Amino acid sequence: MSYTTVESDDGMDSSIHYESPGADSIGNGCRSKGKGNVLKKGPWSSTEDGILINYVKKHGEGNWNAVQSHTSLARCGKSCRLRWANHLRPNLKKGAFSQEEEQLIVEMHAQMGNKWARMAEHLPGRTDNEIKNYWNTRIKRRQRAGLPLYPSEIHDGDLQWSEEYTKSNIIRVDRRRHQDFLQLGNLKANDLWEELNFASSRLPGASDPSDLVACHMLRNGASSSRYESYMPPILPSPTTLRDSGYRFPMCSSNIKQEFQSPEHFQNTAQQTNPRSCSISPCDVDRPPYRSQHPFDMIPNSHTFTDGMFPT
DNA sequence: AAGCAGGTCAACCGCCTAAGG
DNA sequence: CCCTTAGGCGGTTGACCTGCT
Repeated sequence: MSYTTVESDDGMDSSIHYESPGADSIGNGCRSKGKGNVLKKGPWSSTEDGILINYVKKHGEGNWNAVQSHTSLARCGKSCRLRWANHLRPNLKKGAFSQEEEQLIVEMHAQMGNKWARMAEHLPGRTDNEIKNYWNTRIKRRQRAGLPLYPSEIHDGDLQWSEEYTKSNIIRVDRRRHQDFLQLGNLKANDLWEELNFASSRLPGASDPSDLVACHMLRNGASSSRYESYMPPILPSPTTLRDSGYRFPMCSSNIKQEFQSPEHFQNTAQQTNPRSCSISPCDVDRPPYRSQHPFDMIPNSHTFTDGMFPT
């Protein structure tokens, strides 16, 4: 689905507003070059697009703040960069994500968290903004449905991604990592065992990280605001990984394999019938335009009766 | 047909980092 | 070092679209 912004080539879109001259160095991070230009905001007109395209053809990408001084474009550098990167640069793919792309996004998100720009590097023609928008709408949908974010199907692939990702030294400790799941990721081995055990007892067949999360929520009270967003786990700290002895906590299949020791695990989780712990059937209403989405409906996924987590 | 709710998407905002002086 | 600047990134917002009642 697509729609076009109502705009006129003279740029006088009714929704467009202008920055005050004195506001160019505060607030939005855009700084004019002191020409007294009033920087325009809001949707871009085709005229502006043309100006920017011509500028890039002439001067190349980068030095975006110079666009103002070299052209009649009254846009800040950031706005130009964003417009170029997300809409004007060549080889951009438009339209719905293919199933392969969707699967790749899910897999990468399982590894990277909200690293949209990094994900975009692996999806030629797609922008971080597109991926982010896609993911956020997907999050909402799945949240409403009470479904886990990561289908079990992706877990095998995750490990490969993990290794590749680690090798390429992409992983960096991010101060803004999701605290909620960092907490889960930082569970000590014993705690993790406990969670697994608890999950096994409460959710026969619980075998993936979503189970763990749900289980953790059950134990700690899902009404906690910490879980309201139900964001996915990201890599725990290397120390935690080393200490706990597991390589990749979000890969359910590997959780079982990596935790080979305790016999009670064998007596519980591994005896269970995998993927058979539906508490209630979930009937997710999906928008027609994503009718083939491979992940929105997960057979035997663990959902609660009302589609939400218990409070 | 009108109103409403939810979905989609473009663009902005604020923060961060690296580079350069 | 410290400051300034440019660019990058993730989160958020708001306009518009679509489907349902």
